[in-house]
Amino acid sequence: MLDIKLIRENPDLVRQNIGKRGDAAKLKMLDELIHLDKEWRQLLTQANELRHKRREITVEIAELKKMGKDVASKIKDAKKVDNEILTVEKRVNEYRQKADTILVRLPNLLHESVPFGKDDNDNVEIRRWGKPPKFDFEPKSHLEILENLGMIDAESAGKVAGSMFFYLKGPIVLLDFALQRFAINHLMRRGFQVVWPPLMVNRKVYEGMIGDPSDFAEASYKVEDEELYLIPTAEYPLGGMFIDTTFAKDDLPVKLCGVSVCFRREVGSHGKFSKGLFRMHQFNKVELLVFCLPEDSWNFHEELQAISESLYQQLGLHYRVVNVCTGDIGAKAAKKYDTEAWMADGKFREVGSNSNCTDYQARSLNIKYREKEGQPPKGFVHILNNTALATSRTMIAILEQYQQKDGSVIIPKVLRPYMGGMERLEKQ
RNA sequence: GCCGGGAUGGCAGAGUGGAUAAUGCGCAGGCCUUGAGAGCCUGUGAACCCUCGUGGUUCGCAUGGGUUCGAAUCCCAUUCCCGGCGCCA
Repeated sequence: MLDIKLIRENPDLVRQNIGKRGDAAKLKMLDELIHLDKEWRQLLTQANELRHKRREITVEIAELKKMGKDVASKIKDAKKVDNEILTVEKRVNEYRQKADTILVRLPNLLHESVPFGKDDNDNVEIRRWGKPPKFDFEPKSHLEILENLGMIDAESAGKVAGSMFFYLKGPIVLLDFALQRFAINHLMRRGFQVVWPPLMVNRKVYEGMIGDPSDFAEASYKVEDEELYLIPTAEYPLGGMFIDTTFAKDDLPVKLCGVSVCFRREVGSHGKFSKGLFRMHQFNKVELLVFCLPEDSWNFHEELQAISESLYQQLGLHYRVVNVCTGDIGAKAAKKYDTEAWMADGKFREVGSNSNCTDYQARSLNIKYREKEGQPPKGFVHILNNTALATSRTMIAILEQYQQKDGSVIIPKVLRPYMGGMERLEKQ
């Protein structure tokens, strides 16, 4: 969430920044928040004054009792004030609650380098790597390729769990694990600690990580009878790992590489591109999370991007990077790069995204740092997250870019050591 | 799941029904010193208010309720940690 103090002291700056997102409702919410917060402060002052009065009476009672005098009338006074306090405090809480509900729904402040735009059409391409493969035949979609290889079974999965679930069979499963292992190896060399996190998180973590709840409100599966949610990304449990933590400055940055299955309901995704492995209810992902000092986060954002791209380059995949525009960027990000891989229909599609969420999540999760041992916390850390490698979408790119006329698929060289030297996916 | 013990500031740790959360360590500033250290002095949780000051008020002892004129202290529930038992891949 945003800093309420910043909103109080600098409402115009916040209003102007949120305005860039082109969401009139949010601006209205901001104005309402400012109003509610002001009311809250007035009521709080009123409540504090009443409590002060109440304390004075208590002290008087203690003194009278010591002298052995009658306190009945004073107790009556106290009760009267108690009632007033109750009334005022009820309103204090109401206003605070209303204000907080809005506060958590306001998006993060955008970095000045985020391009202005309405939707993903306005995202700005900032670079392109590699070349599209040349085929002397009509290239197929990954779904066709996998079907022809006998490595996917959507029909049975439909019967067993529903649409957007799949059985993957044979060497494609090895390819999935090879991608994970390849990414982990690379990232460990870059100083990331590999983490296998809980696949469920509680409500506190979920809400702290999510940013605007309306963004993801329907995104996650809830476990029945428990306040637990299946994670849509390892980002959640990795962030929650340090809830209510104050880091020593010297312990930063903390660089984590989470490996997990991710679960997504994808309720709002009708009409969006959702063929085959592109949109699934469960998939594997290697995710990076960095906790760092505020002054370092923009450097890390570029570093994370370079790491992602290095992985795709080693895999020999043609891709481009876009700077996600103000209308398409999520609530919690101050800036976001999407990496999009070339696919057989000639389009670039998102395979990963890299966000600097600055202090937005850290404030909700109460993750701070201190300059020196013994000192109080200096401020909130910055948190960044980056898809190092989502295996499902990366596999789409591999299948579609490396497909051969005979229906087989060449396995990128860097993955072969993790697949027992296998060079091709072939019909068995 | 059962039984027992516990949770107090950056840390350690006292307080077990009556104002200000003792004390120590750490940290910050000052005095002293050529400098550092030692020593001494002052400060060191959060929020809000105003006339913005060496100003005022409230909250804060895991969380949420309750008892009481008054709760860190008593009662209930919950969470987490430690130990023991049970169950288990």
